[in-house]
Amino acid sequence: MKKVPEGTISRLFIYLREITELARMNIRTISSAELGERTNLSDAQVRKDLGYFGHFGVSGAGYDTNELKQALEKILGKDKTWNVAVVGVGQLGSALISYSGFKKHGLQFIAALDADTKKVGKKVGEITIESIGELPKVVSNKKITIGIIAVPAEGAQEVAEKLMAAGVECLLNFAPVSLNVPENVKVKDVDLSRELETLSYFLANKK
Amino acid sequence: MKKVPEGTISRLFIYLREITELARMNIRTISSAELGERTNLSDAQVRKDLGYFGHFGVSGAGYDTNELKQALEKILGKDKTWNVAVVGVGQLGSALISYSGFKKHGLQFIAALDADTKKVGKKVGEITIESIGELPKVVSNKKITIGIIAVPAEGAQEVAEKLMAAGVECLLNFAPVSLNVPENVKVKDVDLSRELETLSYFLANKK
DNA sequence: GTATGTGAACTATTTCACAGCT
DNA sequence: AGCTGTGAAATAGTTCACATAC
Repeated sequence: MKKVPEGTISRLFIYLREITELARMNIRTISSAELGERTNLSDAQVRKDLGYFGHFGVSGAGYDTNELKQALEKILGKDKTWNVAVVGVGQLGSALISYSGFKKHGLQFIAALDADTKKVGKKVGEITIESIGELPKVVSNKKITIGIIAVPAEGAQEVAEKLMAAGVECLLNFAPVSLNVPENVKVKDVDLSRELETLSYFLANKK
Repeated sequence: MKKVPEGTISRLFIYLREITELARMNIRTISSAELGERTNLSDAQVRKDLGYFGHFGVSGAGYDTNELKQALEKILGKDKTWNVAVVGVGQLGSALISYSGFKKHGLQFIAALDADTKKVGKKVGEITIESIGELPKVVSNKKITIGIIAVPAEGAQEVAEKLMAAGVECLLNFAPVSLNVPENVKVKDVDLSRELETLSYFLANKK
């Protein structure tokens, strides 16, 4: 079994989104070419990505939407749910907690922590904000497996270490710093400023 | 002049962040190895990235932090400012507008638009929300060059088309859909659900 | 006939390694 | 002696193209 590129995983979610829509519309089968068309990807890319995980298609006919949907959900862990804690309940942290887009994806935001004692005890949506000192207890009691870091850059590494010490092995980091983490911990960086700045580079350097 | 990889641009912003910090701390020079250490990148990567844009280092000594800072700012268009409009003022749109991280980066959020007439006229931070019908006028009057799409998936393509018709060539897309755009338009996708879901794949598949 | 699955070819990106500058 | 800048080697990822299956 060869290594699956990171991009493949990301694209599988795109395929799943599209396939789910197709299944909902009662479209029974789809070819890699059509699926690629709808997702702005090549037919070869679609087949190669799926090929990492098995043989889901039928030669001459394409893919059965319902079968592929189920297969992808299985592969991507959609049959499970994960408990998420957000650390740092500022503008961004609050927005993430309230953002409805996550709820349908098996990701449950069940804890929010902040260092600011003025915020502790207040509610964001359904969740009561807890003190960051409670982190170890919260992580173990609420069986948190994913931590979202939404604190300023200066505090990010420390928060990451607290989360890891408490046993969290998956981090989504919104702080604009490179976190130092051991091999077994998976970090995804989302640097919104950098995304925007990349566009400003494009503007500054076009033609 | 050869093509510069996308990743290089993104990393230049990381180097700039670090170099700015170093300059602030009155550290005068730094080697590619040290800079790599601080950013979790290899020394070769640092040199190769910088090498796309010129010769900034001194053999045997490394890079002068102030010189490199200025050079990077120039390359990355930090000497210019760009006007940004946010379309869709929900949780996410509001958070982006209020998020202070952007202000210092030459990116000015100066317009917010929404289709919901109940929101029109209300304020988010300093900005008054305008109707999406006003988009062409707003883009030209306020010289908008970057559009942020923070509407639900169903409306994203339409919003993109309105922005492009008004002359906007840079889009930051938060909607979970693949936008169809012509060659001359630059789109950056930020799919927060997908980032989180990728972590759930990791959890579901780790040993 | 049509569309998959997959090695082989190609392209992009990263790492190596060292000649050459200070 | 120390560290850059950069071709060359290695690795990763995408596209091609076709034998094979239905």
